[in-house]
Amino acid sequence: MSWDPNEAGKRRGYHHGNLREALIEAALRLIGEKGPAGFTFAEAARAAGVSPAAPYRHFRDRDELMADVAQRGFEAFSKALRAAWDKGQPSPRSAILRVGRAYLDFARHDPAAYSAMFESNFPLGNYPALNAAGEEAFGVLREACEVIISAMPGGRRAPPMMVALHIWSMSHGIASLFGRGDAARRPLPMAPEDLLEAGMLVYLDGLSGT
Amino acid sequence: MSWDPNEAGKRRGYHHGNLREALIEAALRLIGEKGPAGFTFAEAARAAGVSPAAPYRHFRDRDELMADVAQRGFEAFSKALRAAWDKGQPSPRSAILRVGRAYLDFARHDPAAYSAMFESNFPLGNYPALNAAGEEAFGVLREACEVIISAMPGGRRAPPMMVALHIWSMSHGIASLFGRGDAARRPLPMAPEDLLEAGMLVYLDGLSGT
DNA sequence: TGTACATCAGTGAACGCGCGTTCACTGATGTAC
DNA sequence: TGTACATCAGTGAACGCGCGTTCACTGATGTAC
Repeated sequence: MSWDPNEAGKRRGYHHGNLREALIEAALRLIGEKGPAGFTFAEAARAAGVSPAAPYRHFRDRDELMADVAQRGFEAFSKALRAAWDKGQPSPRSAILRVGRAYLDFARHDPAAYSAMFESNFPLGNYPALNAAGEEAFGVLREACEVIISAMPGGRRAPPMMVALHIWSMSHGIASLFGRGDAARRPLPMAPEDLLEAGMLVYLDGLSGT
Repeated sequence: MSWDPNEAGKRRGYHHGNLREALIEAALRLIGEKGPAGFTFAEAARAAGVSPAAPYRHFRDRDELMADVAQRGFEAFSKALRAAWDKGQPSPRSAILRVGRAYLDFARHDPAAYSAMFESNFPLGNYPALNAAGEEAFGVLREACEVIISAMPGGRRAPPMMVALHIWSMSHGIASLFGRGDAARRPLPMAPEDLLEAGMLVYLDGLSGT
């Protein structure tokens, strides 16, 4: 008899073989469907086709699973931002705009990871690996800002950290308010990407001008 | 015998008298303590010292209570922003900076309302009054931006709507990432208010310059 | 001013449900010799 | 190559819990006359 009648054909032995990954995938799907609060440990187990006790072999509790999801999210996020930045080619200005688009892209296409990363209210101190992954993602942005600023005509230069925080904040603000696919999205008279690009352009003008 | 032994002295009859308000206050407190997902209908009833069935006299369900909280939040928010704007006195530029500070102030001092307003994933269409309250708050910002833009030296002017969206996004981004009192707050090498002010100044320079 | 009655705003018991977590267990896998 | 055994990764039943929701009910309040 097939172990799981719902998954006919896809036989599975007593051991799942890749339960950890399966739980993470299930969590992502559930968060994507119902928001960061809307998934339970038991539900993830069910989705992975496994008894409710099985997840405890891999995660101490729900939060630990959540943290893992968030951490992987940050890792993918870093990669996406770094690729978009592409070492500032062909120009830092065009590259940072690309980073902005990549930011919103990520939030739109992986809203589950995005909310795990930014909305799950972790005591970050308890999850050093997660914290580090978050720092690294921010690091990509900060490095980009360093390049941008040093490419600007002399005078007094803004601190890169501050500039990175501004860009991050605007991106995150747009992503949270308008950039998600869910029902709560507020309507907007333009594409979020265009809004962000325009905002970054004005901001960069302000940085270099005066 | 006193009705509620926990509230010795504060006698209460069979009727609560002001249960609706009490539930809203309880919800605010609970959301403030444990996040927007961390309060239940039953818990609010308990906090108000009332049987778990009582809230149904005032709200169809948890969401309706939540929506009420969010709506009141937006009303208070509008007021705060409008007061901060103060008709653009003494100058639109200084006034909009004040609005930014008021924005962060609100998020910090009423994190419960703030999360009900921005993080509770309502299908906004179902709550027209809430939606309207939200629009009005945004309206304050948009009007301010109109004044700011029309006070700028000629040339091609940016659309006020867009400018308002940028300012809102940056404010909301900073508030979500750094401006709350909870454990999940990311550390920041400066006060959120100063970060926002600096960002707005750069942005406004970019708007008027070039 | 008194009284009958309608309405309102609560009670408290009950229900079914899904969750988190534990426990002793067992099937599968890998490894030492 | 075969076998004994340790370890691993699951099972499934059980528990206590709090939640949302319903129900018939009842005490309090207000009002018409």
